[in-house]
Amino acid sequence: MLTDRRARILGFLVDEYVDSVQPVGSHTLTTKYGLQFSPATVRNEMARLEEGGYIAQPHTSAGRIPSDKGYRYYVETLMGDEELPLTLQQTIRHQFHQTAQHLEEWGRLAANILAHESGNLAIVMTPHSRETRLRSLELVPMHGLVVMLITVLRGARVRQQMIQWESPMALEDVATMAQKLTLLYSGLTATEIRSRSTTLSPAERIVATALMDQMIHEEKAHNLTVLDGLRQFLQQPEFDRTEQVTEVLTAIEDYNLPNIFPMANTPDKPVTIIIGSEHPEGSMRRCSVVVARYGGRVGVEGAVAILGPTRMNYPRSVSMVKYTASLMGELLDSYFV
Amino acid sequence: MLTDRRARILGFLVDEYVDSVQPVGSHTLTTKYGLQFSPATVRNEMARLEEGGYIAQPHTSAGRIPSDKGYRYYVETLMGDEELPLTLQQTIRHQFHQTAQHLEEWGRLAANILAHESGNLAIVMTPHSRETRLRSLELVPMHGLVVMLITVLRGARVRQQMIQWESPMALEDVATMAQKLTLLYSGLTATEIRSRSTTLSPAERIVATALMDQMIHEEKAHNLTVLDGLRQFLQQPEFDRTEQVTEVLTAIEDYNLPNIFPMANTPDKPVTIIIGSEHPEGSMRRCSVVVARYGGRVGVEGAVAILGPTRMNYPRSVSMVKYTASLMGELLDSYFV
DNA sequence: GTTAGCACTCTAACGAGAGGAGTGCTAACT
DNA sequence: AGTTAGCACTCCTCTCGTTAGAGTGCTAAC
Repeated sequence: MLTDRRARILGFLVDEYVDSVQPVGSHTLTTKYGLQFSPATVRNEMARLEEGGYIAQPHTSAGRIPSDKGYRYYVETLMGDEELPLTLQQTIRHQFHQTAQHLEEWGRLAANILAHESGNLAIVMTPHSRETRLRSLELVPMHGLVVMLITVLRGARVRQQMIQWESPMALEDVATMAQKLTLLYSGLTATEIRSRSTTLSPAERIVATALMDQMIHEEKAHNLTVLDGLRQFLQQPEFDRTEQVTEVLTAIEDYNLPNIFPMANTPDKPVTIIIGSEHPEGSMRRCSVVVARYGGRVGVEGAVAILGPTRMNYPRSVSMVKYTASLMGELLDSYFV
Repeated sequence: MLTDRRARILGFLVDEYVDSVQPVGSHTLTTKYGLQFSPATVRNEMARLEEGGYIAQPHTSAGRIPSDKGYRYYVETLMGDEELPLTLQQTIRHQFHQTAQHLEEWGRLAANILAHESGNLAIVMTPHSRETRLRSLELVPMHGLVVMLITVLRGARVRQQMIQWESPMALEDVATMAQKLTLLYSGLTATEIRSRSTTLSPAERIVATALMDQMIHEEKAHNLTVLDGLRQFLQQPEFDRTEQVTEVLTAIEDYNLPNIFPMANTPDKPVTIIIGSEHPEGSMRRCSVVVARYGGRVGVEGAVAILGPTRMNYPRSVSMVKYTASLMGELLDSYFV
């Protein structure tokens, strides 16, 4: 599609722009990257690249910056597969194994690592089952008529809820009720529980109702998303006007982050990249997202993503996201098989 | 301390500045607030106020803006106790009762309400016991040797954790072990559990170790803080330079938010206000915090706060924070007694 | 004690001009 | 044909001076 030389120039231009965040001129390109031809030749080639829409000029007397199409080409065919440095891999792996049991913290840890190592905004969607099935339930009496209902769902999700009896109950009765209902409903979804409306005592009915309520609530809930690195992200030079900051923040809020998720459903590619105007929302036009899913094998899945300006270090982001996702997948498998 | 007239002028000046975010001149003050004396008189008074450090002048030919000391005076002696509009009170109360059972969501709800109604950044510290005592534990077998340990602590905190047997165990044995350990350790703290090192089987020891680990982890953990309203907060006119945005964001991150908490331990006053340079951190000098604790009666406590520019609507913030805190206290009491 | 009048100060906004970076085009070179 | 030097051109950015306006402090009169 592009001649070899033109592609090389595009590649250098992206590299240089990512580095300097300044429009790149023909002179810089020849001297910094040791090209065998003169600036004039580069200018000719750049004119062609501009015709093709790969690069653009902020104004007449400025250098060129890559367009979204340019980044797309770069990402698709120019950029190599960068491996994360081994030491970094080990550090990350170590940190994960440290907190392996506390799986509520995985998300935070992953987001933290991604944010710090990429310098951008990290988004982690914590593991979420597609199906919401009961595993077991526990009833923990609190005081008076108040009882805590603990709902354990498939996929290691634990939810708590307060309910209230209508009249006092003996402790043993509460315990046996929990056992009975667990036996009755284990493995079922909310709708299945509803349809299996066996004759229940009034107290049991209270629990069952609360249980179904919780499960329906859970089904509607998206993955919980964890963000990290907002500060460094907003410090990026492209956000030096406040309007841009607010635009991006609105975008992040409105983006309804789980939307990124379905976008990453190209099963053949481990990592999906969405660049600037490729986003359905116009307010994201200055940003790119690099996202990878993890899990999925055991019905539990999530995604990790890096959100940065379109001018971001793609090779780096891809390798970070890919590695983190594979690591979380591993961990998930080892706990859920 | 201040003459009556001077105090009134200061009050109007604060009101006007909060409203317009522009330095306030003598002319504006006389016309907008219907003062009986002329701008010249106001200028004299303002000169005195400036001498006293209550107001300041950005530059010679500008109006005055309140200083932190001025705000302090305003907050302490000028500002009345504003009641939240009844309709708003009811809306909020209604929303809380809607999600009363899902107490994981209280924090998010409170933050959301505070942020939206105040236009600033809301900070909510979720309920946290000072003491970490076990209420009960549950063991839910997952697959193979993996078991989920659910730790239920006093104060309605539920934590989950994955542990692994060394050799297979029968389901009933797991259940009875949970009962036994609950009976043994219920009501104790981590250190008390350690000292009560009764002879345990190897499998029981695994559980006990994980349990103590979790509880110690929990003791060290701060309250979980929930933020909301960052976007609108950053849209405030005082943050139109990016450096200010990053300064504030750093401040928020570094502030180690639970630090606000101990500051609010003046038991006589329901609401604590920290204005600009009164913060121990210099990076917070542009911001004020209005904070109120809630709970505390049953050993579980938290705090809600509004963080805004020093020029914020204090009466409004105080009433918002006070009402939210009292509401959460009520709910807490009704569930924990 | 209050106020009108006035000179003074400082900022924000605007425009002109200089400097500079980078381009596209043309003509010459290999 | 592809490459390159030279050059005119464009447009941005920075600086400087000017102006208009807002608000003040001071003084003298009420």
